[in-house]
Amino acid sequence: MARPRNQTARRTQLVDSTMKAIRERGIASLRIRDVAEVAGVATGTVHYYFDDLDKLLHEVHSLAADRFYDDRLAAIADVRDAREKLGITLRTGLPRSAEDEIVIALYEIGVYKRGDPVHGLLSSGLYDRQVALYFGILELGQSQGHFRDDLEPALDVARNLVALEDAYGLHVIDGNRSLPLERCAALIESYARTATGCSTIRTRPAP
Amino acid sequence: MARPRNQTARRTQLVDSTMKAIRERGIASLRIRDVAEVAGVATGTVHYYFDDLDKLLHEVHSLAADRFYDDRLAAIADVRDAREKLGITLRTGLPRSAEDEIVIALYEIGVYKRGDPVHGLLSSGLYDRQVALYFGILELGQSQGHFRDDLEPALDVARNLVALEDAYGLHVIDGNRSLPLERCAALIESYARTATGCSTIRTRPAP
Amino acid sequence: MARPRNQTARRTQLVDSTMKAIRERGIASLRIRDVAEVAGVATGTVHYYFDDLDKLLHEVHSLAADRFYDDRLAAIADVRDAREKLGITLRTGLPRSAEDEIVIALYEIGVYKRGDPVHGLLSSGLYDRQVALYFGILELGQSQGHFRDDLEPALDVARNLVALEDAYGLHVIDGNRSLPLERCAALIESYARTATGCSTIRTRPAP
Amino acid sequence: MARPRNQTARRTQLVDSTMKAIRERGIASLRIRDVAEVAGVATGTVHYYFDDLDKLLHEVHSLAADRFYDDRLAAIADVRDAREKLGITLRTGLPRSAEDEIVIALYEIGVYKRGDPVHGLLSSGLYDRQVALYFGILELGQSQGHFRDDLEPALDVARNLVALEDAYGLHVIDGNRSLPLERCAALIESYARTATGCSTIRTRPAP
DNA sequence: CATGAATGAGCTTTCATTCAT
DNA sequence: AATGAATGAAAGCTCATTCAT
Repeated sequence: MARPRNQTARRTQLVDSTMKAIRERGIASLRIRDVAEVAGVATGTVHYYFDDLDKLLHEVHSLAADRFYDDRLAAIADVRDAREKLGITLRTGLPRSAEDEIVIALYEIGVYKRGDPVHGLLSSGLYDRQVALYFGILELGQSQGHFRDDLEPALDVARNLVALEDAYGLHVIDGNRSLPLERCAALIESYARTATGCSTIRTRPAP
Repeated sequence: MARPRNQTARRTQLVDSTMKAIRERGIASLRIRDVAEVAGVATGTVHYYFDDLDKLLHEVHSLAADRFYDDRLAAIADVRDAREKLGITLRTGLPRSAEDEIVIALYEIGVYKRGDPVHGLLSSGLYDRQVALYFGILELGQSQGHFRDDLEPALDVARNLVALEDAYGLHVIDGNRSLPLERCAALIESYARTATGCSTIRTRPAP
Repeated sequence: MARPRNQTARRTQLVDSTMKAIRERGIASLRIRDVAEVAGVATGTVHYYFDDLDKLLHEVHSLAADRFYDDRLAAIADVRDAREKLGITLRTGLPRSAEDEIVIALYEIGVYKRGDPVHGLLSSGLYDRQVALYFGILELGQSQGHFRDDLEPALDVARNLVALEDAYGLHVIDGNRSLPLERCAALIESYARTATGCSTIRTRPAP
Repeated sequence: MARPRNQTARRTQLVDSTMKAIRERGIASLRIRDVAEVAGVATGTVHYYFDDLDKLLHEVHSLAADRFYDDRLAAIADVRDAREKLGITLRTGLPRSAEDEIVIALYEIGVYKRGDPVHGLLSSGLYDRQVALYFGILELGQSQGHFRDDLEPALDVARNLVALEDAYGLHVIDGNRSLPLERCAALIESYARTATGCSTIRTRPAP
């Protein structure tokens, strides 16, 4: 064994192609050939970079989780006001659309590999990071005097916000007619206002 | 609707066996043989009652959704006080345990068959019924004077309660260490109190 | 798992077909499809009876070893005179011809699976039985006064006889022009006469 | 014979590496990559020197046979006494140990390529040379008055000696517990003494 | 000379499905 | 009604081989 294989570019290309293929076919009927076709390579090439499908899915899951979380962090990196941080974070927790590859991959792999310890760690790791993200924002908002601290504990609110994101994200992905993206965002914001006692959460930069 | 063969008992047995098999193997690696083995019959027998695996899964999904919802209805049928109705409903929305066959089947089939219109209808149908259930309880509580009506719209609260149930239910099923069943229930109740402005929601009958 | 599968007839048919296929293609290029074609069944049928190729080869090896040894035993069962026993046994130790399926299977599997403990046991088990067979005949011949007991130890002679069989058997199978079956038999008999000091070993019933 | 590319050193290195790889993995699962890894080169390099695996194995077989035979010749080149020549030759006919690369290669390729005319010639060529070697020693011993010539014909004895070597060599390679190297040597010597009527065969130089 | 990324033919294996009994 | 032996399509995986560099 011991092939070096740090040809990061090709590996990333294949991981990206896998996410696209999952979106198109669903993970349940995902075949190596689909990944290869999306990537425009032969099936052998996929195996050349990933010993088997499990290894590939693991890398997809890992990369999708990191990208998703990193994007959320980056979106609020330069924001100071906790109300704005919260508003932005609420938005970045939902899929960008029903075709959001990253979110679809996270959902499908997470459920498809339920019970697998490796994927379990990836899922709970992402969950924990998101709770921590909200928790920090909530405490910041309290310290800034924008959020009340006499309602529910900040950790509970953080957990509930992540839970709402998770559930509504699935509806968005599903294309649920009665829960379009905007409606989902509004519902989560509704909870956020109630739980923080702050009615001026900015969901997007004021014009 | 005049099913050509009316051997309801056998069919139900096979549907039940399928739920058990899904819990044991995960839907991703569910084979007809697994269903047959749990049911104690030959594989041919499964096909005798269900033309193919899709038909079987459809019936499982349908039956699981109905049972889940019917159980929730039944649990509050004789309760008058909206606060108690709400408390009980909150509880019946979570899996009974990490091994709750019905809930596992609902989650796994729901995601595994994501994109399939038939299963989409079953999923959204269950969702809509649950929202309606909460909505009715919330309006009842307002009319009984127990719940405030100047906070979030009842429909929003209803949707959020179902969303929280869905998300935490998945954590319970996953066996997430930091989110045991009781903690999940408490988090949802926490939201319910905030959103109704009612602190006396009974989560179980007073002793 | 736990499928009963003691449909002995089909299994035996497949084992026989495998021996034929090994003779035709050589074990190195043996494919499941070859076995299936010889047996006149689909490839799936082979897998239905044997989980994988290893299991099948193990059964072939086991059955070939048993048949080979049992045939040798049966051939001398009714013979009393050690000289005749020895003569017959010498003959049954060589392949019947260059196309002897059983012997070919024993050689090919034995070498192909060299290093595999399971097959190692089968090979050494057959070897030990054959040594014991010769040993018994030699001691019988000594006790009958036909064989001298002051030459090499009976166990050494027994081992050498089996060794000669093994080596010449391979030449016969190989179709070595300078070592046809009769020549091989004569060479072994030559040693047998020298080692027993008995010149009247009957290689076949007197006419 | 004017080989187009005369990089004999590289070719020999690859042939040696192949023998090592065969010993480690067994010829049945030998891959070009294994050879390359042992040699410390890329797979393409192996193909640069050998058009395909068959060509490589042919060269390995050829070289192993030559080395094996040449070593035996060299070991007795300076010995005059046929008894000592015979004793030494008996020893060099067995593997040096269970890890003897050359002998392992001879056995594995010989059986793996059974039926292939090219390898058949290599095998029978080695066999013939070894018979000739023994035959010469036996006749020399008779002429020197050390060996009797009224027992078995010298050619028969020569063939039997080679046969015993072949068979016991396989047991040594197999690591057969009841037939360690010394025991195998003793068994062959036992036969040699019987067949030559000479009890003073030197198995190793007198101290 | 030498590389190793890329290929794709060819194999094993799985398993829903069929059907004679 | 029920069986389970048999099927064969479909998929993953291996690896000799090619070839641009």
